[in-house]
Amino acid sequence: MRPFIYGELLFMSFIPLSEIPRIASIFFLVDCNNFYVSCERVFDPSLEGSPVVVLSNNDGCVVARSNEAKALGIPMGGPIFKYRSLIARHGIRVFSSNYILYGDMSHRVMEVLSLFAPDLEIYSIDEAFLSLPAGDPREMMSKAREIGETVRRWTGIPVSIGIGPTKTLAKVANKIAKSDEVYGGVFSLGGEANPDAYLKEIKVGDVWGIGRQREKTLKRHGVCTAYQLKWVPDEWARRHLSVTGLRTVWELRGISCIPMEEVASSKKGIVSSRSFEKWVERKEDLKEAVSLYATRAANKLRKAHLYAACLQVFLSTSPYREGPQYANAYTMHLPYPTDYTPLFVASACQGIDKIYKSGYQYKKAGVALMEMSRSSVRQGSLFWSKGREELARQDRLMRAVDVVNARYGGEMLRFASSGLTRKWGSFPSFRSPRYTTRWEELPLVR
DNA sequence: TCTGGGGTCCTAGGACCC
DNA sequence: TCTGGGGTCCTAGGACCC
Repeated sequence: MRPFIYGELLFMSFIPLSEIPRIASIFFLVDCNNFYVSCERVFDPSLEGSPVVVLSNNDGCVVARSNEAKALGIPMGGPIFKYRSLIARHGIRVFSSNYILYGDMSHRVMEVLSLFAPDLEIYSIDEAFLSLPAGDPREMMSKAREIGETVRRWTGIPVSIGIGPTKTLAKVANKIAKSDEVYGGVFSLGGEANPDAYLKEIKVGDVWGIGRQREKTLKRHGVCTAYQLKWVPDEWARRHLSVTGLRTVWELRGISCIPMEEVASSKKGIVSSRSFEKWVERKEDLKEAVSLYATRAANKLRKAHLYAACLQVFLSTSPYREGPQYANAYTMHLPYPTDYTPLFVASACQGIDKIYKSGYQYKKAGVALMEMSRSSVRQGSLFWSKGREELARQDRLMRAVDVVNARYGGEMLRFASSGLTRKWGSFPSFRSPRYTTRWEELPLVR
């Protein structure tokens, strides 16, 4: 059993604050600066100092911006077509997402971080929490600087580091570290400095765990800063923000309620979906699309050595357009937990039959796999009639497909139901080379 | 014309059971 | 007019994150 975190203990037994033992460990939040842009810059130094943006999967919206692009007023998540003229005027460099490159660079950064702290939680592709034994505040700061410099030197990626007695305060500290170059990329709310002066400057919507809806609720009640949120009554927080919001409040007070999660929890679901370039009306076309998405989801599933026992297919029209809207989803339980692509493809198509309505212009569809189990253990069922040999045959077929695709790239072997033209994939127009994972795309030095 | 994709967690309400 | 209470499980929807 893992040890209790003080906050959890408090939730359970209502120990008075004064009796909490001193906190013995401290959190570092290491966050890569403008991560996707930084990855592009590692391999193309000419991008240094100029405005750069990276686009989402379909080249639809902006998902990463260099500081120069931020200064020009390009917002996170903004649809790129709105900024065409700004881009042309300022010579902003535009890239499609290159997730293979970013994933590999992320892995390198995490490897370096793991050398500094055995307790490492990879929180997202560009962020990690480190838990270190609390010590002299100045030593903590110099430790953080050492971490930052090492990551930069060994991977080329610049990072900012926030230090705090709770994850939420480490997040706030990180925000402050990024806000001004005078901090040199490191800021601590964990030392002897009184954090309240800083919390008064942080907008409540910028606190980790406070999104748009909760921000609105809080503002309605006059709570506008992190400092004000810190002191709302517990009972009020519980009622208006639910238990997760109450945890955030306690974390701002310096009581750690959100523990480290060091073992990556096994996936609970796998989703594959895309918006279409143009809207789609025919049922057959939707089936082609979801066949491809089912295939991709199954590939991810096998890579993670998992089976799924449940499949959901969904479709929707575009909420941004005028006209009749329709969205629906259909969930099916599979006869047995499996990673066998043809079963997913067939189920996804059946799902489309169930929810398709003619007369709508569909903009998006997808497939989700759920109820996962490890593929090393296959649970039997009274009701499936497939014999051992049939399951073994399916396994062999999938392994063969995976081997061919690994060797010859991407989707060399596909299922005919997903169509022979690649019209449902994404067509990244401005993708950089996969510098670190493809021999043909290695960077050249002249 | 063109607006991402992939996740997690919590809650309320209904079905069902004894 | 009378018409239990308490528990679990499942699902849909909403909120949050990067």
